[in-house]
Amino acid sequence: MDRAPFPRALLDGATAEAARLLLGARLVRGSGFRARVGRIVEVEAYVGQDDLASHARFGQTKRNAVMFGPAGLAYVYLVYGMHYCLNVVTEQPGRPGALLIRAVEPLAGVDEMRRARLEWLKARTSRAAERGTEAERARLLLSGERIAGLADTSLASGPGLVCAAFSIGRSDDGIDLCDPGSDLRLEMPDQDEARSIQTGPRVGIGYAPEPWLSRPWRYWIKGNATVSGRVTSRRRAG
DNA sequence: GAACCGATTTCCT
DNA sequence: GGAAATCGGTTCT
Repeated sequence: MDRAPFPRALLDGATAEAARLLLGARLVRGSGFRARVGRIVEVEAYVGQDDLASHARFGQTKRNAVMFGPAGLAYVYLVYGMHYCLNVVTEQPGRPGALLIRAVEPLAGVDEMRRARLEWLKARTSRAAERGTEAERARLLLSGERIAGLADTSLASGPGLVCAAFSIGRSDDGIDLCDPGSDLRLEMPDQDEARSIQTGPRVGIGYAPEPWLSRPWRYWIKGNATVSGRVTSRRRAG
């Protein structure tokens, strides 16, 4: 049942090219009947220290160190104090590059993904309870009831949601996604799978100056219902 | 639909 | 100290 692992050789070159190759690939968590499998349908490219939207723009730091290493590793970071984001490292060692996984279409293990989304929410809820913010806690509990009714396509339709649905956190930073032995890993798509690709500007990088702000380094599979779209039209002016 | 907002904590220039 | 590669809910048009 396992597919071929995703070859590192498809990732260790130009990030723009790797982005097109990574679209359609499978993201897999775990194995057996509880394995979670999804199809990557949206990514964003961050490449080089001169890319002023990239975490690498200030050079190598403790947080972004994985970006400077070999391709195929996972770069996981926390953003806005609560959401994790998964990136696949690209380029040759020494040259920082990564593809942010923005959306995944669930293919198997959908119930596990729902459970993971709920777990993530519960963790937030208990934290809110500790701090005594009762209103926040009640609101989160209500959100939990909604997860059961979510469409499959909404389970991992955003970078933070991908990590919630696949239980990705700090401990996954630096793991090898090309190693078939990894609990979190990449696999090849079906060979005959159609991949019509569209591009556009990256999301959530309003702090970046031109030309980086407008570079069409966001890639998605055309017409896919899982692609995250909401955020595109509401970014700050710049 | 679009625009605004709060939550929360890590990171760094 | 301030901002951050987000999300989900609310409040408008």
